[in-house]
Amino acid sequence: MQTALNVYNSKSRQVEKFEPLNPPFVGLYVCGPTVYSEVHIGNVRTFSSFDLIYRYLLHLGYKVRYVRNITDVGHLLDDTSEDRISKKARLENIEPMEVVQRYTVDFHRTMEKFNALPPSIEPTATGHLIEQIELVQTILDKGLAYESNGSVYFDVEAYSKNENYGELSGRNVDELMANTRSLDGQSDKRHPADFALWKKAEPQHIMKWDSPWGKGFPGWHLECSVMSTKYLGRSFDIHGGGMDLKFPHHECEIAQNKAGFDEEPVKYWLHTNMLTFNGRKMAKSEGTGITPRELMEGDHPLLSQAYSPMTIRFFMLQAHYRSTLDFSNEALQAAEKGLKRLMTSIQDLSKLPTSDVSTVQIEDLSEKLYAAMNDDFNSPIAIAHLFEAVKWVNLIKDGKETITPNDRDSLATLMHAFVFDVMGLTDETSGDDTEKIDGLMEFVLQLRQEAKDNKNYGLSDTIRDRLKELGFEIKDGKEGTTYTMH
RNA sequence: GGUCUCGUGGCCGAGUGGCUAGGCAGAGCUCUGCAAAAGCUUGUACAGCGGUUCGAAUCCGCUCGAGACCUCCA
Repeated sequence: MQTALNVYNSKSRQVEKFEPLNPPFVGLYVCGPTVYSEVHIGNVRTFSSFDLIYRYLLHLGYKVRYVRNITDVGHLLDDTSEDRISKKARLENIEPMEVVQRYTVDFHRTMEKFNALPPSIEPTATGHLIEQIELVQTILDKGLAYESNGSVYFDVEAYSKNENYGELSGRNVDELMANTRSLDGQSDKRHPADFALWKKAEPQHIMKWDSPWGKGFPGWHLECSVMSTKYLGRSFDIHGGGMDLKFPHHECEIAQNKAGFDEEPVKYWLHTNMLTFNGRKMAKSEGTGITPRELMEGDHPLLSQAYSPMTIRFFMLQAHYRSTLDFSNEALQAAEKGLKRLMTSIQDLSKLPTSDVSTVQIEDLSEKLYAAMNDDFNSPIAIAHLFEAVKWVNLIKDGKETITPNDRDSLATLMHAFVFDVMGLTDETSGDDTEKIDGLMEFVLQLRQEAKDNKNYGLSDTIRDRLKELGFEIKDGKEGTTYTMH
């Protein structure tokens, strides 16, 4: 490796050299979805970003344990005391676990389409209630939480005597504490800044469990503290999630961990940025965000066509994970064409003519690619360099540059590693029958060549047109005719 | 109102105190039976106004504009 990996740590707000706590092992925890509705494309971006990060860490040779939770309880709605999953279950008159199952499966299917690697462990909140209750008790025992009317709240004021609540999100505790905005009515909390560790369940509440404080359910932040600790240890390398989770979710997690386990839980905090659509924010509330399904089916008033998962993934990779990214029909079309060019070039690699000398510098390219990815996973720069390689391939094809057999192999290895392994792109045009189709096409193209040689252009054009209708595009080049599949 | 991020050429989107991002679209040329593809060349870009500097799109300040979060029993 020419350069070392550097990552931007949201907590220090600086780029830092990445040094795992226990190399070659890396612990990576990412906040997963709350499974109460179809994922929207913003969620997909977050998980695709972490997929890139996961893949690159693997590519560098790290032994990564990637934990991504499924939130299936405890995430309350804005304006009511109702759990998101409970509400959905009540509305559709089904079991909460049916809601969870339906949208978990949907989530998995969707991420699979986007070629995201599954995490090493995918724990659920409901599967870790005992551990959560234990942590609540521990924090209570330390005097950093209090019971109130069947619920347990984290005591931010007490915690702040020795710790800095707000260190992650840059918030000032005094200001938070001073915020005495009226809580429209009764609150069991001593202080507005306090947050729930355990919530008392009302009699009609469907999802509830026994606890030392009566029937209830865990607070939303608790599961991540518990599950990250259980599977990655009290202190681990990377914790990630969407920007919107920074506060309060991640801030609360840190506080819970420090209160319960007396250790700094996370070395590097990574946050991915949001998605906008036509310059306007993608509404997270139900129904207003655009879903992967709508994109893949082109089923949206603002889309002129369907876009394949790889086009969408490639489009996302062309922006840095910490920048907001604007979705638009036009931008997606551009990505589709760019991706096609990239894939065509990779198909051409193996057929490239070789010679005694190389006029292209594979080593240079390799260094640039690693440098880009080592700079906080800068995929857009890496892609820009990949297009340099595309240009080379085309020039070599035209005989304007040359390459040795060894260099050709190196280039192929490099391109495959970055495009397929690291970026996680797949060639959607090639299937298992590629070889058979290759032979078939060779034969058909030979017949067409004979027609051309006999100046029977009517026939040769008919062949070309028909093939195009079938999804095979013909290109007459100097060195003969080639084709691409769509 | 508070905290933070951002404002780059037709669109998307990188980046750095002085040197080409890249993709797509547009124009011209080469190749070609035609087409497609590919290659080459090309465009007024860095919100506005000041300041620092030999030099700033890149640093500082202000203005305008956009976005995220602000514990509301998340």
